[in-house]
Amino acid sequence: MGITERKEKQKADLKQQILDASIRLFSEQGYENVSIRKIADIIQYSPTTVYLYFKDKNEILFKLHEIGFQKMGEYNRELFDIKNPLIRLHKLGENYIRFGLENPEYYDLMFILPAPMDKLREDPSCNWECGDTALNGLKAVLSECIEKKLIPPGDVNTLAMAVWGMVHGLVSLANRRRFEKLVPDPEIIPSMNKALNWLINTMDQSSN
Amino acid sequence: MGITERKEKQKADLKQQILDASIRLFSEQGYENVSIRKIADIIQYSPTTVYLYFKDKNEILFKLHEIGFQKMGEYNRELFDIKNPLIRLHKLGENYIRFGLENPEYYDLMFILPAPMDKLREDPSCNWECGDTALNGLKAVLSECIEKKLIPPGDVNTLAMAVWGMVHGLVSLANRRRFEKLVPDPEIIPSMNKALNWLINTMDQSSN
DNA sequence: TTGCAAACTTAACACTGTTAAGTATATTTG
DNA sequence: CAAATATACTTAACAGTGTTAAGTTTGCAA
Repeated sequence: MGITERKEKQKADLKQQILDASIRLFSEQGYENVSIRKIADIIQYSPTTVYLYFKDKNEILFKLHEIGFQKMGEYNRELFDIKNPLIRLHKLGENYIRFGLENPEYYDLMFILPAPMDKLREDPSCNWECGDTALNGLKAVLSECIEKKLIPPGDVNTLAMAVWGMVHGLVSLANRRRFEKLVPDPEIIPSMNKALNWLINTMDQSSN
Repeated sequence: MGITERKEKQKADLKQQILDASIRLFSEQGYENVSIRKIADIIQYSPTTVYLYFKDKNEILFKLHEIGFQKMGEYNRELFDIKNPLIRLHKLGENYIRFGLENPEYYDLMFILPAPMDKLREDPSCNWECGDTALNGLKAVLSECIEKKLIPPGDVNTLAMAVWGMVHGLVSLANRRRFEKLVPDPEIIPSMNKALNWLINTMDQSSN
């Protein structure tokens, strides 16, 4: 069955071409410039062809949002070397903020825009793997902090929501320009890191 | 000049009618259903007439976002009676979360969507009064907490960003369904309030 | 009555996601 | 080998979006 095999490869190829075009549009021109027609232009097919490979635009955006999680993962590569989990938690927060500010488009897709979650809600059986992995990583670090008595004991889920909530709040308010008229421009990023420092210090058992 | 006066009243009237129609569409059908053509349908004028009263759609959305801040203000009416500033801070956070969950559309406009800030950026001289007032309220409560030694001393701006960051993070992650696949549905709101409780308790000087 | 200005509309541009229906090509079946 | 079918793709259209240039109607002043 060499023929059908080659055909399937070609089909997969075109699917990948569509994704590549989407990523290119997305990275170069931002979220609102990813349109089916522009993708079609790049791959040199008619717009409707895209629908033979992806159910709708949300499905494409979902794939892009997964790529975003991969990209974020790369920010935390060197983190496993750090022994002290509280310092690891701090670095994790710093990296989250840095990733969010450096990749606002991917950040939007991952944590702000409804599109990828809409796709996920279409079949309720499947869960949000990327998000689950990321949150579990955070929970693991927090558990280790509690275990080693670096922070006061408490419900890990609550702690995780609090920490994630704060860094996400900072990044999304910054990216959506809600600090711009309140905090002088060059102070926004340092202020965000100060807020994170404050959180870590406040949790730090040894500082009491 | 009774005639020109009446005319100006009529003009102001139509401007208000446009806003009323926008609020209605916005409240009843959500953000993405506020379109110039639908507004025109309601006020029974052609779509282009809207442009004689508002420069563009952003200008309308900016007005709506201000109404949102008014609505949020109403949530905090009874707050001034509370003497203990730390309890007031806690209630402020609870109200913020409640407002955000109960009015997701207004919340979007106020803190998530770029549109109102784009409008603001058009003339850089004017500042974000609504946001400024709200943030100053938070800072005042925090200052009072420090003054009365209810929380450890620290930079008020940093504290304000941290607190606002966390509650905004929680609300926006919840509204954009980022908790849905990670936290069982009926536990989302309690978990958010637990996270807020944790923050307040961690700050609370007396609990150490 | 003419002239002008204000208020409003028509028609269009350039887009968007999406779908029904049609076509051409290649493969399978009788 | 010819006819039927399945695959891959396209055309044309629907229903909508924000926005603008140009044209029309209305009412008031000179």
